[in-house]
Amino acid sequence: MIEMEDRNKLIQRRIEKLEQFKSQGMKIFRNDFLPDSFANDLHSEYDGLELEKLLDLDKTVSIAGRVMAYRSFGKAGFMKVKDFTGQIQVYAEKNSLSYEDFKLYKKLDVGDIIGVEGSLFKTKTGELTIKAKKIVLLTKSIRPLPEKWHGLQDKELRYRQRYVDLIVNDEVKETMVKRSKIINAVRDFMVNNRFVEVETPMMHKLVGGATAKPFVTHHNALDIDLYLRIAPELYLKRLVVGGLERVFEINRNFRNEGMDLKHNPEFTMMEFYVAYKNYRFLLDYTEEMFDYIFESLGNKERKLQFGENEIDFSRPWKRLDFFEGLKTIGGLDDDVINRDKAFNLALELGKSVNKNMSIEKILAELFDALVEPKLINPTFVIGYPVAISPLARRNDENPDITERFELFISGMEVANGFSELNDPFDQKERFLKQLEERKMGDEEASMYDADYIRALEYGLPPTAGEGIGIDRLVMLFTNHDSIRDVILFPLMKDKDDE
RNA sequence: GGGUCGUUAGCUCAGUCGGUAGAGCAGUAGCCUUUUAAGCUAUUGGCCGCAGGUUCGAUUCCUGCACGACCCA
Repeated sequence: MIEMEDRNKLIQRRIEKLEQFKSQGMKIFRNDFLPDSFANDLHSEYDGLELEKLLDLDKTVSIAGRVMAYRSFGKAGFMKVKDFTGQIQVYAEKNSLSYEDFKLYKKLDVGDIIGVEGSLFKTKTGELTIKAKKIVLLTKSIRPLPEKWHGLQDKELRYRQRYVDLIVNDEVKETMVKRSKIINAVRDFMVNNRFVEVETPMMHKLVGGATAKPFVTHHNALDIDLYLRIAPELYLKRLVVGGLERVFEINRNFRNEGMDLKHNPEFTMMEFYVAYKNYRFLLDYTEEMFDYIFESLGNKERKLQFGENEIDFSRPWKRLDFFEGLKTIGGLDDDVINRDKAFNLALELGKSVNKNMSIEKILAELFDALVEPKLINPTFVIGYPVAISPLARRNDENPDITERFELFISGMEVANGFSELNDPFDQKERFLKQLEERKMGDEEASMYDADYIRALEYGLPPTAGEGIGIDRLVMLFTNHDSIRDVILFPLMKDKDDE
């Protein structure tokens, strides 16, 4: 401990200041200062007033926040104080403060959290400023903040110590506020359409509802292994069986997979189910939902700048058949279904395919490599094969494909939905097929869920369901190409750190 | 999992064709009552990511490891 203090003189200096305050009888870490105003509210209320009118008002206000800038010259000086709404300037001069308060002011550091009471005025340059009559130290910050101009650049530190990132990089807070607004808009839209928000288990006894490897945990009292859910799908559809004919859930899913720009092991999904509708309804409904989000964010253009692309969300969005896409965009020949040919091409593209894989799964790999990156403007891909859609209803005209779609924007899968498979006999067969694939070594195949089959046997009404990746949605609306920039605390490996 | 690059002061970054390091900001001391990255003067601060190897000598070259960024699977 002492060694560490020796090592960092800056922290040591600040601790000494704190000790000094304490020995002078000053209250430390006090919580009895109650501000009556917020920084940005003062700006919106008084920025428009002339200096003279401000002085006539003689308005006394109190604010609290963190010292973000400190400019002192002898017997006076300025500080920028930041609260959750924004910043406001404070002017401190010797003649307007008590001896003790001025002494305190001279000892303040950038990063300290203070309370200020004073009157409003404007400086020479017209900036609204509080002339301090009283300054109170609320919390002493003993660690120095990053540099005022460049802020915190190191991405690793920004993710690991998000609290520091938030203090110095305003953009982070803006992104997270926008994230909150987007989620609120989505929730609003669902509730307005008479959906009920529910919460289903995060800990599952069986893996299902998606194609992914799960995290495993253990319940001690029951002595059973449990899986963190990879999707809520099978529970939500049980609810539709039970008569909750419009349900949705906004919550975390967990997938035990690699991490990259677009994947974090825990991520947020909005999943919803609506009875007596089919996938065609979902296409329109999704477009409407985006409209609603744009509306809530005050975006009238229905366009987003994302990296180098300007994405146009004008309706209707493009519909693209899976097999057509492979041919027209992926450049494959008409005999695309030729298994050996597809397999070799996938190998050439460096995809990790193996001989046990179904042709459909290989085609999905090819689609992923050749088509998806080219889908910039919102595109619904429809007509996915049955073999890679174990929970989707078959198409009436062509039983090899499903009434399923995925939504791609800027090459990212943003949503996945379909008419739900409600035939318990077909579902049973598909589960068995998944079991086979699992036995062949596919760790992503789902498990046989007998209770879900039982639920279907009671009768699931014709239903449409969809999942929307919230993190990716936020990425689009905030122009971030890394999922880590829209998640407050992305998963990071441990690092030796005293 | 593979490849490329990175890791130097609290922060942002230089640098050393191998001889144990430098700037700006922050800090400290001083001057300064309207500043806006305030200014001026002086000044403190470093296991140069970790572990090996080569060498008289490594922060620098080599190998391995850790963590991260980006690209690919």
